Amino acid sequence: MSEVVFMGTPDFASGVLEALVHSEYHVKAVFTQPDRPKGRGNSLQMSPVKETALKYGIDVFQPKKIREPENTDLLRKLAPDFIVVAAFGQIIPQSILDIPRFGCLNVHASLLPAWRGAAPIQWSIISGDRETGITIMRMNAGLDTGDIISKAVVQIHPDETGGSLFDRLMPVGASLLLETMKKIEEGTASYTPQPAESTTPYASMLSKKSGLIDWSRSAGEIERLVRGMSPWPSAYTYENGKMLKIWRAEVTDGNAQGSCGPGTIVSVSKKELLVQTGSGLLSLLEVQPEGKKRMEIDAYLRGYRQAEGVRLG
RNA sequence: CGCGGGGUAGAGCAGUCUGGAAGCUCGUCGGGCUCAUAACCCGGAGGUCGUAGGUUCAAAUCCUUCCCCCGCAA
Repeated sequence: MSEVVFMGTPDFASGVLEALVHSEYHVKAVFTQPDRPKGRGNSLQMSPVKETALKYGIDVFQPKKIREPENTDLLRKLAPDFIVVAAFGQIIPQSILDIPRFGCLNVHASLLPAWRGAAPIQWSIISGDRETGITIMRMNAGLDTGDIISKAVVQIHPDETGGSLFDRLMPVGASLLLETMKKIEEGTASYTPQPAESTTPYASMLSKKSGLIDWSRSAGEIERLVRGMSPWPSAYTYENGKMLKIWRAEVTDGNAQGSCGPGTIVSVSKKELLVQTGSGLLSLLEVQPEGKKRMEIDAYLRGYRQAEGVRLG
């Protein structure tokens, strides 16, 4: 039975770990990011991967920097056959990549070489891709540039959100990983080098600020941003100085009469609120005022009277 | 003790500062108008004002306890 060391941090990685635990492989140890103060009150919170590891009684290591030599020594002692990395959040040095005899595998949530980087799921939605998927690759020193061993394609639905796509990709990644590991052990895996250049921009890490809506963009672009950023970090704008998150929106044909700048509320009825964008109208469907819960637009319009002509942003 | 918003009818809100009959916009139920309607008109039901104490002649409103929801920052 091959032994595996797992490295990862968020929910996506936790799902992959869960699958490994229930497979024929033995997870010998888990590496994850240190506990960080999080949430209201600033209490220390462990990563989803750590929680899963503890649930199954697996040893957990939380080095601040994986590149410290002591970690290489530790991994040499663990002597795993595989190291599996999924959204770990730290660059792994060559000295560690060299350790496992079957190599260091990475589960990446895009069809490489598209969307190298930290947030491939969200960026594929934001950019309007029709399909994405999972790539298993043998890691090298570059960032998501290793040889491709296997891929699985997943269609992106018209109403796909970051969260829903994430939920669908996780099991695909888990099963593709297990299949691929088997092939590697049997010696039937093939390794395809990636082209040097990616086909897309770098899928940079998202922050809260990534969700700020630029109303001068087209209605379609904004609608995709809203979906891609849901449920995190969420798309938002400002209404009268207060944050207004937008959870769902819909592109509506046409533009406002006359000259309304982007971000202007051009039409308000009992159940509809239309905003002028750089190109086209956007109908807000579900929003969340600062300090409140998310609510359907008709509920929002009941309590928060909105006037036409108000400018968002 | 990181900063802040909030818990009032099924929904979303106002009222709280300046204590003195529980309100608005919807929904719902019944009736009317209409060729018709998600439109309009009339009427009704539905709230221990998050919890537990305190102050007061009187508390949604002032003081204290606890519970819950949410945003920011990390």
